[in-house]
Amino acid sequence: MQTATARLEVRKPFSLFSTVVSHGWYETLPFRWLESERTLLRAEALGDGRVMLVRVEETKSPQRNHTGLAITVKGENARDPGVAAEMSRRVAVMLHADEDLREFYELCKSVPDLQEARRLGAGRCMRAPTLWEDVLKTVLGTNVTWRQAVTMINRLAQLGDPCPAFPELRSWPSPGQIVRAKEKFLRDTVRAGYRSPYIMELALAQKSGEIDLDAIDGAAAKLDEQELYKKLVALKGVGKSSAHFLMNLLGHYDHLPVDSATYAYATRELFNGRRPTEKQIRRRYARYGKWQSLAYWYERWEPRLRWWEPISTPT
DNA sequence: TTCCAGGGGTAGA
DNA sequence: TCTACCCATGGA
Repeated sequence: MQTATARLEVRKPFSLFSTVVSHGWYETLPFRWLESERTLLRAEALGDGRVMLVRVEETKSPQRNHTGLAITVKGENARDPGVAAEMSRRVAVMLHADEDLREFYELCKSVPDLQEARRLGAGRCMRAPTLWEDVLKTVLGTNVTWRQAVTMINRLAQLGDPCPAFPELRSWPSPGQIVRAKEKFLRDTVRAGYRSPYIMELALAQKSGEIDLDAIDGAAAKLDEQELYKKLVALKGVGKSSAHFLMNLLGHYDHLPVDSATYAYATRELFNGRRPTEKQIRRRYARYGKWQSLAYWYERWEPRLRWWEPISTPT
Protein backbone atom coordinates (compact mmCIF):
# COMPACT_ATOMS: atom_id res chain seq x y z
CA MET A 1 0.00 0.00 0.00
CA GLN A 2 1.40 3.37 -1.02
CA THR A 3 0.63 6.94 -0.09
CA ALA A 4 0.72 9.91 -2.44
CA THR A 5 -0.03 13.55 -1.74
CA ALA A 6 -1.32 16.55 -3.64
CA ARG A 7 -2.34 20.08 -2.83
CA LEU A 8 -5.18 22.35 -3.90
CA GLU A 9 -5.39 26.09 -3.39
CA VAL A 10 -8.88 27.56 -3.02
CA ARG A 11 -9.58 31.27 -3.11
CA LYS A 12 -10.86 32.65 0.21
CA PRO A 13 -13.39 32.82 1.70
CA PHE A 14 -13.38 29.05 1.95
CA SER A 15 -13.84 26.56 4.74
CA LEU A 16 -13.67 22.81 4.25
CA PHE A 17 -15.99 22.32 7.20
CA SER A 18 -18.63 24.77 5.93
CA THR A 19 -18.50 23.27 2.46
CA VAL A 20 -18.79 19.68 3.69
CA VAL A 21 -21.77 20.29 5.97
CA SER A 22 -23.51 22.63 3.50
CA HIS A 23 -26.16 19.96 3.01
CA GLY A 24 -26.63 16.30 3.78
CA TRP A 25 -24.29 14.53 1.36
CA TYR A 26 -21.50 14.19 3.94
CA GLU A 27 -23.70 11.76 5.87
CA THR A 28 -23.83 9.41 2.90
CA LEU A 29 -21.31 6.83 1.76
CA PRO A 30 -18.70 6.82 0.39
CA PHE A 31 -18.14 10.10 2.20
CA ARG A 32 -16.96 10.02 5.79
CA TRP A 33 -16.56 13.24 7.72
CA LEU A 34 -14.26 12.95 10.72
CA GLU A 35 -15.53 15.79 12.87
CA SER A 36 -12.79 15.69 15.51
CA GLU A 37 -10.09 15.88 12.83
CA ARG A 38 -12.04 18.15 10.49
CA THR A 39 -11.09 15.70 7.78
CA LEU A 40 -13.05 14.42 4.82
CA LEU A 41 -12.55 10.80 3.76
CA ARG A 42 -13.78 9.27 0.58
CA ALA A 43 -13.29 6.02 -1.36
CA GLU A 44 -12.62 6.52 -5.07
CA ALA A 45 -12.23 3.92 -7.80
CA LEU A 46 -9.70 4.37 -10.56
CA GLY A 47 -10.47 3.31 -14.11
CA ASP A 48 -8.60 0.03 -13.62
CA GLY A 49 -10.65 -0.94 -10.57
CA ARG A 50 -8.19 -0.03 -7.81
CA VAL A 51 -9.99 1.75 -4.99
CA MET A 52 -8.13 4.56 -3.24
CA LEU A 53 -8.75 6.22 0.08
CA VAL A 54 -8.75 9.99 -0.38
CA ARG A 55 -8.19 12.18 2.64
CA VAL A 56 -8.77 15.93 2.53
CA GLU A 57 -7.62 18.36 5.20
CA GLU A 58 -7.50 22.12 5.38
CA THR A 59 -4.04 23.68 5.69
CA LYS A 60 -2.44 27.08 5.36
CA SER A 61 -1.70 28.35 1.91
CA PRO A 62 1.44 30.24 0.89
CA GLN A 63 -0.88 32.60 -0.96
CA ARG A 64 -2.50 35.13 1.33
CA ASN A 65 -5.88 35.03 -0.49
CA HIS A 66 -6.15 31.27 -0.52
CA THR A 67 -6.81 28.30 1.73
CA GLY A 68 -4.76 25.16 1.17
CA LEU A 69 -6.14 21.66 0.94
CA ALA A 70 -3.85 18.75 1.66
CA ILE A 71 -4.92 15.64 -0.22
CA THR A 72 -3.59 12.24 0.74
CA VAL A 73 -4.22 9.24 -1.47
CA LYS A 74 -3.68 5.78 -0.03
CA GLY A 75 -3.97 2.52 -1.90
CA GLU A 76 -2.31 0.02 -4.18
CA ASN A 77 0.45 1.78 -6.15
CA ALA A 78 -0.98 5.15 -5.20
CA ARG A 79 2.25 6.80 -6.35
CA ASP A 80 1.69 5.75 -9.95
CA PRO A 81 1.83 8.73 -12.29
CA GLY A 82 -1.43 10.61 -12.52
CA VAL A 83 -3.20 9.01 -9.56
CA ALA A 84 -2.76 11.89 -7.12
CA ALA A 85 -3.54 14.41 -9.85
CA GLU A 86 -6.76 12.59 -10.77
CA MET A 87 -7.88 12.43 -7.13
CA SER A 88 -7.02 16.09 -6.72
CA ARG A 89 -9.19 16.86 -9.74
CA ARG A 90 -12.10 14.94 -8.21
CA VAL A 91 -11.70 16.74 -4.88
CA ALA A 92 -11.81 20.05 -6.74
CA VAL A 93 -15.10 18.99 -8.33
CA MET A 94 -16.60 17.90 -5.00
CA LEU A 95 -15.69 21.12 -3.23
CA HIS A 96 -16.24 23.50 -6.18
CA ALA A 97 -12.67 24.58 -5.59
CA ASP A 98 -12.26 26.24 -8.98
CA GLU A 99 -15.41 28.33 -8.79
CA ASP A 100 -15.08 32.08 -8.65
CA LEU A 101 -17.53 33.21 -5.98
CA ARG A 102 -16.13 36.71 -5.49
CA GLU A 103 -19.35 38.25 -6.75
CA PHE A 104 -21.40 36.23 -4.27
CA TYR A 105 -19.19 37.29 -1.38
CA GLU A 106 -19.40 40.92 -2.51
CA LEU A 107 -23.17 40.54 -2.30
CA CYS A 108 -22.82 39.08 1.19
CA LYS A 109 -21.03 42.24 2.35
CA SER A 110 -24.10 44.36 1.71
CA VAL A 111 -26.75 41.96 3.06
CA PRO A 112 -27.03 41.73 6.86
CA ASP A 113 -28.44 38.19 6.72
CA LEU A 114 -25.43 37.01 4.72
CA GLN A 115 -22.60 38.94 6.37
CA GLU A 116 -21.28 36.02 8.35
CA ALA A 117 -20.97 33.82 5.29
CA ARG A 118 -17.59 35.38 4.54
CA ARG A 119 -16.16 34.73 7.98
CA LEU A 120 -17.54 31.18 7.99
CA GLY A 121 -16.23 30.49 4.48
CA ALA A 122 -19.70 29.24 3.60
CA GLY A 123 -21.42 29.22 0.24
CA ARG A 124 -20.14 26.18 -1.54
CA CYS A 125 -22.28 23.01 -1.65
CA MET A 126 -20.42 19.75 -1.62
CA ARG A 127 -21.24 17.40 -4.47
CA ALA A 128 -20.09 13.97 -5.58
CA PRO A 129 -17.31 13.69 -8.15
CA THR A 130 -19.80 12.41 -10.72
CA LEU A 131 -23.29 13.47 -11.74
CA TRP A 132 -24.15 9.75 -11.79
CA GLU A 133 -23.74 9.59 -8.02
CA ASP A 134 -25.46 12.93 -7.41
CA VAL A 135 -28.48 11.90 -9.48
CA LEU A 136 -28.91 8.55 -7.73
CA LYS A 137 -28.65 10.09 -4.29
CA THR A 138 -31.12 12.77 -5.30
CA VAL A 139 -33.63 10.22 -6.57
CA LEU A 140 -33.30 8.22 -3.35
CA GLY A 141 -33.92 11.40 -1.39
CA THR A 142 -37.38 12.04 -2.80
CA ASN A 143 -40.54 11.61 -0.78
CA VAL A 144 -38.85 10.12 2.28
CA THR A 145 -37.39 11.57 5.45
CA TRP A 146 -33.75 12.50 5.17
CA ARG A 147 -32.86 9.79 7.69
CA GLN A 148 -34.53 7.21 5.48
CA ALA A 149 -32.79 8.56 2.40
CA VAL A 150 -29.39 8.21 4.06
CA THR A 151 -30.21 4.64 5.00
CA MET A 152 -31.23 3.77 1.43
CA ILE A 153 -28.20 5.48 -0.10
CA ASN A 154 -25.85 3.70 2.27
CA ARG A 155 -27.42 0.34 1.54
CA LEU A 156 -27.03 0.95 -2.19
CA ALA A 157 -23.41 1.97 -1.58
CA GLN A 158 -22.64 -1.56 -0.39
CA LEU A 159 -22.57 -2.61 -4.05
CA GLY A 160 -19.28 -0.76 -4.57
CA ASP A 161 -15.80 -2.25 -4.43
CA PRO A 162 -14.01 -2.35 -1.07
CA CYS A 163 -11.33 0.20 -0.29
CA PRO A 164 -8.30 -1.74 1.01
CA ALA A 165 -6.89 1.28 2.83
CA PHE A 166 -10.17 1.79 4.74
CA PRO A 167 -12.36 -1.30 4.67
CA GLU A 168 -15.44 0.50 6.00
CA LEU A 169 -15.67 2.43 2.75
CA ARG A 170 -16.42 1.21 -0.76
CA SER A 171 -16.35 3.03 -4.06
CA TRP A 172 -19.66 4.39 -5.30
CA PRO A 173 -21.34 1.61 -7.35
CA SER A 174 -20.99 1.77 -11.10
CA PRO A 175 -24.01 1.44 -13.41
CA GLY A 176 -22.84 -2.10 -14.19
CA GLN A 177 -22.74 -3.06 -10.53
CA ILE A 178 -26.31 -1.88 -10.08
CA VAL A 179 -27.50 -3.65 -13.24
CA ARG A 180 -25.88 -6.87 -12.05
CA ALA A 181 -27.50 -6.54 -8.62
CA LYS A 182 -30.93 -6.49 -10.32
CA GLU A 183 -34.09 -4.69 -9.33
CA LYS A 184 -34.82 -7.27 -6.65
CA PHE A 185 -31.80 -6.02 -4.71
CA LEU A 186 -33.05 -2.44 -4.97
CA ARG A 187 -36.45 -3.47 -3.67
CA ASP A 188 -35.56 -6.08 -1.05
CA THR A 189 -32.23 -4.84 0.27
CA VAL A 190 -32.05 -1.12 -0.48
CA ARG A 191 -35.81 -0.90 0.24
CA ALA A 192 -36.06 1.74 -2.46
CA GLY A 193 -39.70 0.92 -3.14
CA TYR A 194 -41.20 2.49 -6.26
CA ARG A 195 -37.88 4.27 -6.95
CA SER A 196 -36.28 0.92 -7.78
CA PRO A 197 -37.29 0.84 -11.47
CA TYR A 198 -36.18 4.48 -11.88
CA ILE A 199 -32.74 3.62 -10.56
CA MET A 200 -32.51 0.49 -12.67
CA GLU A 201 -33.58 2.45 -15.75
CA LEU A 202 -30.91 5.09 -15.06
CA ALA A 203 -28.27 2.40 -14.56
CA LEU A 204 -29.23 0.59 -17.77
CA ALA A 205 -29.31 3.80 -19.79
CA GLN A 206 -25.99 5.00 -18.39
CA LYS A 207 -24.37 1.61 -18.93
CA SER A 208 -25.56 1.34 -22.53
CA GLY A 209 -24.62 4.92 -23.31
CA GLU A 210 -28.20 5.89 -24.04
CA ILE A 211 -27.66 8.68 -21.54
CA ASP A 212 -24.23 10.05 -20.65
CA LEU A 213 -24.25 11.81 -17.31
CA ASP A 214 -20.48 12.33 -17.48
CA ALA A 215 -20.88 14.23 -20.72
CA ILE A 216 -23.64 16.38 -19.25
CA ASP A 217 -21.48 16.97 -16.20
CA GLY A 218 -18.42 17.90 -18.22
CA ALA A 219 -20.41 20.28 -20.39
CA ALA A 220 -22.34 21.80 -17.47
CA ALA A 221 -20.25 24.96 -17.38
CA LYS A 222 -20.60 25.56 -21.13
CA LEU A 223 -24.12 24.30 -21.79
CA ASP A 224 -26.96 26.74 -22.01
CA GLU A 225 -28.54 26.76 -18.59
CA GLN A 226 -32.07 25.96 -19.73
CA GLU A 227 -30.76 23.15 -21.87
CA LEU A 228 -28.91 21.67 -18.93
CA TYR A 229 -32.02 21.89 -16.78
CA LYS A 230 -34.07 20.19 -19.49
CA LYS A 231 -31.60 17.32 -19.68
CA LEU A 232 -31.81 16.79 -15.92
CA VAL A 233 -35.58 16.99 -15.63
CA ALA A 234 -35.88 14.51 -18.50
CA LEU A 235 -34.22 11.81 -16.38
CA LYS A 236 -36.67 9.29 -14.96
CA GLY A 237 -37.19 9.98 -11.28
CA VAL A 238 -35.87 13.55 -11.50
CA GLY A 239 -38.60 16.18 -11.27
CA LYS A 240 -38.43 19.94 -11.04
CA SER A 241 -37.36 20.12 -7.43
CA SER A 242 -34.61 17.54 -7.89
CA ALA A 243 -33.45 19.15 -11.13
CA HIS A 244 -33.10 22.55 -9.45
CA PHE A 245 -31.12 20.91 -6.68
CA LEU A 246 -28.84 19.20 -9.19
CA MET A 247 -28.36 22.52 -10.97
CA ASN A 248 -27.02 23.86 -7.68
CA LEU A 249 -24.61 20.96 -7.42
CA LEU A 250 -23.48 21.70 -10.97
CA GLY A 251 -22.73 25.30 -10.08
CA HIS A 252 -25.87 27.10 -11.29
CA TYR A 253 -27.31 28.98 -8.36
CA ASP A 254 -30.31 30.78 -9.82
CA HIS A 255 -32.30 27.53 -9.47
CA LEU A 256 -33.95 27.46 -6.07
CA PRO A 257 -34.88 23.88 -5.11
CA VAL A 258 -38.22 24.27 -3.35
CA ASP A 259 -39.08 21.02 -1.59
CA SER A 260 -40.84 20.07 1.63
CA ALA A 261 -37.77 21.03 3.66
CA THR A 262 -37.75 24.45 2.01
CA TYR A 263 -41.40 24.94 2.97
CA ALA A 264 -40.68 23.86 6.54
CA TYR A 265 -37.73 26.24 6.81
CA ALA A 266 -39.55 29.15 5.15
CA THR A 267 -42.68 28.64 7.26
CA ARG A 268 -40.65 28.61 10.46
CA GLU A 269 -38.02 31.24 9.80
CA LEU A 270 -39.30 33.55 7.08
CA PHE A 271 -43.09 33.69 7.26
CA ASN A 272 -43.86 33.71 11.00
CA GLY A 273 -45.29 30.23 11.10
CA ARG A 274 -47.56 30.64 8.08
CA ARG A 275 -46.93 28.30 5.20
CA PRO A 276 -45.98 30.35 2.13
CA THR A 277 -46.68 29.47 -1.47
CA GLU A 278 -43.86 28.46 -3.78
CA LYS A 279 -44.14 31.84 -5.47
CA GLN A 280 -43.66 33.65 -2.17
CA ILE A 281 -40.55 31.62 -1.42
CA ARG A 282 -39.14 32.31 -4.86
CA ARG A 283 -39.90 36.01 -4.48
CA ARG A 284 -38.07 36.04 -1.16
CA TYR A 285 -34.87 34.76 -2.79
CA ALA A 286 -35.20 36.44 -6.18
CA ARG A 287 -33.46 39.50 -4.69
CA TYR A 288 -30.19 37.53 -4.69
CA GLY A 289 -30.39 36.98 -8.44
CA LYS A 290 -27.94 34.43 -9.79
CA TRP A 291 -26.74 33.65 -6.27
CA GLN A 292 -30.13 32.92 -4.75
CA SER A 293 -29.66 29.28 -3.90
CA LEU A 294 -26.24 29.90 -2.32
CA ALA A 295 -27.95 32.46 -0.12
CA TYR A 296 -30.69 29.93 0.62
CA TRP A 297 -28.32 27.11 1.53
CA TYR A 298 -26.31 29.44 3.71
CA GLU A 299 -29.34 30.87 5.50
CA ARG A 300 -30.78 27.44 6.06
CA TRP A 301 -27.65 25.91 7.54
CA GLU A 302 -26.10 28.93 9.22
CA PRO A 303 -27.04 27.74 12.73
CA ARG A 304 -25.36 24.43 12.02
CA LEU A 305 -22.20 26.19 10.89
CA ARG A 306 -22.10 28.21 14.11
CA TRP A 307 -23.14 25.66 16.67
CA TRP A 308 -21.97 22.46 15.20
CA GLU A 309 -22.08 19.47 17.46
CA PRO A 310 -20.04 16.43 16.57
CA ILE A 311 -21.99 13.69 14.87
CA SER A 312 -21.53 10.21 16.21
CA THR A 313 -19.56 8.32 13.63
CA PRO A 314 -19.85 4.56 13.71
CA THR A 315 -16.56 2.96 14.64
C1' DT B 1 -55.21 4.30 11.72
C1' DT B 2 -53.70 8.15 9.28
C1' DC B 3 -50.30 11.29 7.86
C1' DC B 4 -46.26 12.62 5.53
C1' DA B 5 -41.02 12.89 4.51
C1' DG B 6 -35.33 17.06 1.26
C1' DG B 7 -41.47 14.26 -5.05
C1' DG B 8 -42.39 12.37 -9.38
C1' DG B 9 -44.94 9.76 -13.14
C1' DT B 10 -49.07 9.53 -15.63
C1' DA B 11 -53.71 10.22 -17.45
C1' DG B 12 -57.09 13.33 -18.52
C1' DA B 13 -58.80 17.99 -19.03
C1' DT C 1 -49.97 23.84 -18.48
C1' DC C 2 -52.72 22.22 -14.44
C1' DT C 3 -54.91 18.69 -11.45
C1' DA C 4 -56.01 14.22 -9.30
C1' DC C 5 -54.37 10.08 -8.26
C1' DC C 6 -51.04 6.73 -7.47
C1' DC C 7 -46.64 5.10 -5.84
C1' DA C 8 -43.08 1.93 -1.34
C1' DT C 9 -41.27 2.80 2.95
C1' DG C 10 -41.08 3.75 7.86
C1' DG C 11 -41.51 6.91 11.73
C1' DA C 12 -44.75 9.91 14.34
